[in-house]
Amino acid sequence: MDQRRTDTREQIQTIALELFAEQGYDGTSLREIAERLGMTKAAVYYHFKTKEEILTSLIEDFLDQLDELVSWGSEQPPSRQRCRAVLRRYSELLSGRTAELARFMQEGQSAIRDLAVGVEIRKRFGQLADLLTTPDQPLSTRLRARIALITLHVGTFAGAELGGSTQERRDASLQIAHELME
Amino acid sequence: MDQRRTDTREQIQTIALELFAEQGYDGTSLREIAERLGMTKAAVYYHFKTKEEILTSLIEDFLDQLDELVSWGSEQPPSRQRCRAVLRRYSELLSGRTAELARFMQEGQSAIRDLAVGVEIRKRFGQLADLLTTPDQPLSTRLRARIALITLHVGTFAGAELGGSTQERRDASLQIAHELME
DNA sequence: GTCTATACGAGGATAGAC
DNA sequence: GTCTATCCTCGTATAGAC
Repeated sequence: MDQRRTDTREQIQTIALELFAEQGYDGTSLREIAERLGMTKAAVYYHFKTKEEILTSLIEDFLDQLDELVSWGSEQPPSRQRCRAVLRRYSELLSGRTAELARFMQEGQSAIRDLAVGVEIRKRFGQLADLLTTPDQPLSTRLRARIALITLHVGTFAGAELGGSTQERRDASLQIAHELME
Repeated sequence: MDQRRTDTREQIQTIALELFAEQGYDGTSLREIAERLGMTKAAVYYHFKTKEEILTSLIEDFLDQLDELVSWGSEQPPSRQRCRAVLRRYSELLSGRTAELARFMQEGQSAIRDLAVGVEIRKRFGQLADLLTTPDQPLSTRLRARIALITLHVGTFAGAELGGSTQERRDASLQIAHELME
């Protein structure tokens, strides 16, 4: 069974995400990643051409989930129901298996900014925001849509010092996001 | 007149802020900063002990302005007027001479996160949010205060693709921030 | 007091041996 | 598929010219 290749690749991704989330992308060295797995730097380079490719491979997972949500939303007729559903689903996406990744992306925007995958993320984020409104809305409404999405980020990642459980903060931010779009 | 020492120091700060904002903190090397000023790396090291000290010196400027706003707000009695005034003043602060710095800090959170000055920024941000509410408000209200502040960031920095002038976006985000606290 | 010259270890990256 | 040897650039540090 040739399962090793995939195993090693996935192990690298797992450790890398962990370290990126802890120390940031630039703050994490390839040697750290390699040593945690008992390999050398060069061994890591067999599985990924560059350090950036490790990051990109991680983000693509999140991108796929975003794509799914955007295309689901596009099939629904514009309505208040769709708006609420997209917000709820995005909130769930942020707290699912890509939670750690989403948190890291929030803090490490500058590391992602100039990557091809960063451009894609921003594009999807804009599409998602557009699903919250009907077309040709004024600036303030479109701004509101973006803030509603960011509200979900804040509730999930940045509110730890506010007390309450993670679930309570998530629910509260979803509620605020809904109100923003009413 | 011994004005040179200060001049050089300030020149380094100016160029550094420019490059940090363009390429991020980790993406900017000391050689780039030095070369733009026609100096060597080592010359920069005469004026700043470390690269981090350059960053810290820049952020302290922003921190001072935050301090001023927080202490002004603390002297006002809690009221809807104070809430509105703090939001408006923070909006003005973000678009003033520290605009570029504020933008960079937004994107480069991971570079600042573990610095002493980063802890201070977060502390002031929390104090500012607390000025928007009266004490002992429920979680959702305190969350709303933080989102109101972030709304001003979004309007100032992240809305370029929405069209409209910078001023229009700023005004719209201030309006949304006010509504969030009503 | 200000800067040049130079060196060190660690980082990402590559070529090629096994 | 894994690793050695090597390269360049990075932040940092120090010695010493002016």
